[in-house]
Amino acid sequence: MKVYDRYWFALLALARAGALEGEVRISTITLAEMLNTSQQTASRYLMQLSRLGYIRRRMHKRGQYIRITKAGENALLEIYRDLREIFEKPKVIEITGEVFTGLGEGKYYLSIPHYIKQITEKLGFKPYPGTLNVRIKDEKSLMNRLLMETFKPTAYIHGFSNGKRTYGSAKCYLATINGVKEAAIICIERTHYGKDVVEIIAPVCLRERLGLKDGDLVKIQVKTSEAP
Amino acid sequence: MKVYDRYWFALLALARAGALEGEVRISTITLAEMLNTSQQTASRYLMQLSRLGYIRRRMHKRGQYIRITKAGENALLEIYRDLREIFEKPKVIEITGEVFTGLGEGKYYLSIPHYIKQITEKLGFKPYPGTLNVRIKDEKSLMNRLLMETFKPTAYIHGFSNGKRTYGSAKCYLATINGVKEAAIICIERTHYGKDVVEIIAPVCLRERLGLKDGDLVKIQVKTSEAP
DNA sequence: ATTACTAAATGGCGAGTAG
DNA sequence: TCTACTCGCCATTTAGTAA
Repeated sequence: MKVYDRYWFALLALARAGALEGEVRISTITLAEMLNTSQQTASRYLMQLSRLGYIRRRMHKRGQYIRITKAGENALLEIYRDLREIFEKPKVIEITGEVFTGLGEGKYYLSIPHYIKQITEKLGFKPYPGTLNVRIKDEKSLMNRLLMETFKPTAYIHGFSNGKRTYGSAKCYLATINGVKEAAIICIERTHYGKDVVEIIAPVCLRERLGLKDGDLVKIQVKTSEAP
Repeated sequence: MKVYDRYWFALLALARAGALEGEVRISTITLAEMLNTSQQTASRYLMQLSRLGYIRRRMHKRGQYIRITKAGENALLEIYRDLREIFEKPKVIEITGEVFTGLGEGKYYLSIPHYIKQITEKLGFKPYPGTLNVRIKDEKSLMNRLLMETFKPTAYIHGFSNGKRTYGSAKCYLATINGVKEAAIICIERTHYGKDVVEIIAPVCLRERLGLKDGDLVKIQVKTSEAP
């Protein structure tokens, strides 16, 4: 790495000038201006980058044409990936809302063996037969709920059909509820609730465990796993 | 730029170690190994980064705890955005919404010379004194609005203070409104609107130009910035 | 264990300039 | 014009070592 550090910004400048897509005409003076350095230094940088195989130069009587090679692109890409991981990956999305009593839809779903099996396998806990319904009141939480759904779910629960009717799929996101770490938001595909409602599953009855009653505020921290 | 080039990789290494999320225990020797350099150099880098305000160090008898500051994060973010622009094709983000009549906040802001001047300089047109207010109704647009804000604005309008009160900053994104190409979304930092509202500026009165009245649907196409 | 100072060695920078 | 060489200068590095 060491050796390339100092040429890295030169490569970035060339990329910005379009040298990834094709040959670009750039004088050493122009590059020097872009890097805020001298013409001589820019010239040296280009020589080194060429020697490293990161760029290809086509010299001309008056001017040169530069293009970044595959190797150079990979060098840039490597850092880009690092940064993307740093900035896009580890996000904790916070949602707060009020507990309310639902219509037993969650309870019904969580009594179907097909769902229980998949949830147990994919989330690592056997869900208590019932969901904790939370209604989002503030806008920030609503945004975060939408943002959450742009991330890849921790588990994807497949729907099925038994001939009589079809059962929808669902997405699960691991989350912490008021400090209880073993829980998940479950987004049932064809729920009759709006986007302002989230349903929580856990191996225990959260209402009892957290001593919750209707109208109580809960704080949900969703752990996203992958870039949107 | 010049001075910071060489600390950039050190900052990246610290970010990789998790120093963006919280304090991380890293010895100068460990950092030296990560950067493939000497312990002394790593030590110096940390001192410089600290002096630049990019990291905060908590020294201990045996060991130190390092965390990247907001300024450091921004330094990394800037390069990340550069790379994202280079590697991700410029996207057109679509937002649709309904026109509504605001409270004259936009009109007020666009009568302040300080703002007019900056907008004219940075966007290339003198804004009509008034904004077109659009309320987002659908979820897809709401998400796109959030996505938009992860991109670098076309222009950043700085806030100011005149002693009496402070005027917030704003971010502008060039956009096309119902086919009108010379327009921009302006995100005022301390607006009283929620994230479901966007305000549009243009050199002309868009309401007249497009024959809009309250409740009419408009289609906004935001151009995410491209490498210059 | 650590971090960081000092001083000597290394090597990058850029003015001048040739091709 | 352009690129890139030489060479004096000085910035960066690192071994040794103190705290």
